[in-house]
Amino acid sequence: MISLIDNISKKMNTIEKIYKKLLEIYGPQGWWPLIEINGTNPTKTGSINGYHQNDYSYPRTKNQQFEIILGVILTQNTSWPQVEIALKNLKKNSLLSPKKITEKNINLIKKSIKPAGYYNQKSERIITVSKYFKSLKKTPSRDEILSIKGIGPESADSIMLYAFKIPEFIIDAYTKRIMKALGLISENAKYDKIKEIFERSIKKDTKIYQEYHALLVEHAKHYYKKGSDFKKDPLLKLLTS
DNA sequence: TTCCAGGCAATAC
DNA sequence: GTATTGCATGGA
Repeated sequence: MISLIDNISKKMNTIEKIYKKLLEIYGPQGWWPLIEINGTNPTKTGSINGYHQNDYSYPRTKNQQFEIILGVILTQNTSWPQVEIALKNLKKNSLLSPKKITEKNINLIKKSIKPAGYYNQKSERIITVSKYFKSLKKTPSRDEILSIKGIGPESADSIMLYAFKIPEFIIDAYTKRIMKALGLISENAKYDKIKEIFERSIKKDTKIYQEYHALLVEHAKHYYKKGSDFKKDPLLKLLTS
């Protein structure tokens, strides 16, 4: 006898299956972390506070929205703990608002964000984005922010999804690595192609997109660090069973 | 010491 | 159009 559960699981596509499994393993992630929120999950590596599991109401203020945008730029090819230090420095120097950051000396910005690396490039990018954000009247389109120098596809999608709550699926290095290991994409699959696979497979929903991306990052930190053995990934068994 | 991290733009072919 | 390179810090 085929149970209802079996039927559902057979109909469920691979991308949905992975999402359910990851959520089951790790639970809700509470992204995007904000330094202003009191800590709810002290176990998260590198995080002092700011995660908000099961609460999708953030950002609640313009400054939180701005902080997310700066975090997106600062985390380009950089680990989150370093970004957190940079954000705290910016806050300490009263630079966590678009108005203030465009008024202050670039050297103070560079000094603040130095722990996050690439500080010459990132300071320019932060100033450019701050000027743009300061004069922003309504939610921008993806293409609009993608045209800003220093904002590529991943940063654009991250800003849309976490700062503006628009459902754009984010593809990052971890996501690519996982998808390749599972045999779901080819070696040279391009950003837009991978994004399409996810967006075609799951409900177009901001909360799900936010959660799924965060779960993929968390999962990758367990099984997909460079040089580690992908074959230990429990998702491999999930897909072959 | 060497390698890597929640990319991106410029340049080379 | 696709591949390579520079950007930079701090942790593993």
